Amino acid sequence: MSDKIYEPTEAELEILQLIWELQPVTVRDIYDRIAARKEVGYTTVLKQIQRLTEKEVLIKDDTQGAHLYRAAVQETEVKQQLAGKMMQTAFGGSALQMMMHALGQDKSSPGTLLELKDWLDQQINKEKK
Amino acid sequence: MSDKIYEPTEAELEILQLIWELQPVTVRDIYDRIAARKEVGYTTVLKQIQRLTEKEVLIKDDTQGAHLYRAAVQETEVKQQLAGKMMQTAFGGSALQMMMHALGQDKSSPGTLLELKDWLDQQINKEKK
DNA sequence: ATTTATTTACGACAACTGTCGTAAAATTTT
DNA sequence: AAAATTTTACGACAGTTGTCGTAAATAAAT
Repeated sequence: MSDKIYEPTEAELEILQLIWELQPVTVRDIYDRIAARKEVGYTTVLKQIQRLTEKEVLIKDDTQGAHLYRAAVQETEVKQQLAGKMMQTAFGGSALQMMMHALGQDKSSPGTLLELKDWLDQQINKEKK
Repeated sequence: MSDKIYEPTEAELEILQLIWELQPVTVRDIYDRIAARKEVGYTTVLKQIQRLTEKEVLIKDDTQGAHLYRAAVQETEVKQQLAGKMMQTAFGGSALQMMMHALGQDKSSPGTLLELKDWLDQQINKEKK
């Protein structure tokens, strides 16, 4: 991993999130969790993981019995990439626009708004210092 | 347009944004603007537009000379879908998480933060009322 | 050691994307 | 009207994705 940052598809992200959470992990582990929430074949997940490894998004350790996988990319980096890219391409670089559209869906719970406000206030203070 | 909301790819979104902005519009109009910022063939854009029409994302008016296109989907709807989906799939439904990652990239300008804060304060007040 | 079960490797497929080329149709210029 | 230009329609192609099936390799159970 290194130069160009990777943008996972939705299915890949589902796997990646589990790997970030559980690594190092076997295909079986991932499969079980995914199969718990949707119908999918074992080899489908396996293949996805193999391709991710091929792309060097994952690293395989096959020195032991069942192969173990872990992420070669940082969760934060990938997610910043995803959110940043969307902010740019869909919202002209405006965080506010992205925000309004994201929240515009459900009438965002008051909690959500306060949480956001708290974080923002904190950031703003930090800057001011 | 109909029941399931459409999620454009990046290339499609580029076209869609221009259409939302300029509609009704010809292929030539779209092509010129896109070609101004990147190398691409006229028929590539045309094909993309035709597929979008096929998918009923665009509506074609061919009663006159050069065909005119306009959007069959709402800008707000599509963007809410995009932002909402990402918030769900990548950030566990947390607007704050998405925000932090989106901003985490560049050290967000103070202006951005204040803009966000203002909007939030307003929202929060609105709720309180 | 055999048999049984699990895990891997491969290959295949259809759908979708981004990209064009070519040719037919329509429009605009001479 | 002829010629030149532009616009459309089609089809093609390679790359990616999501999905499996089958078979070979490994590991586990008996």
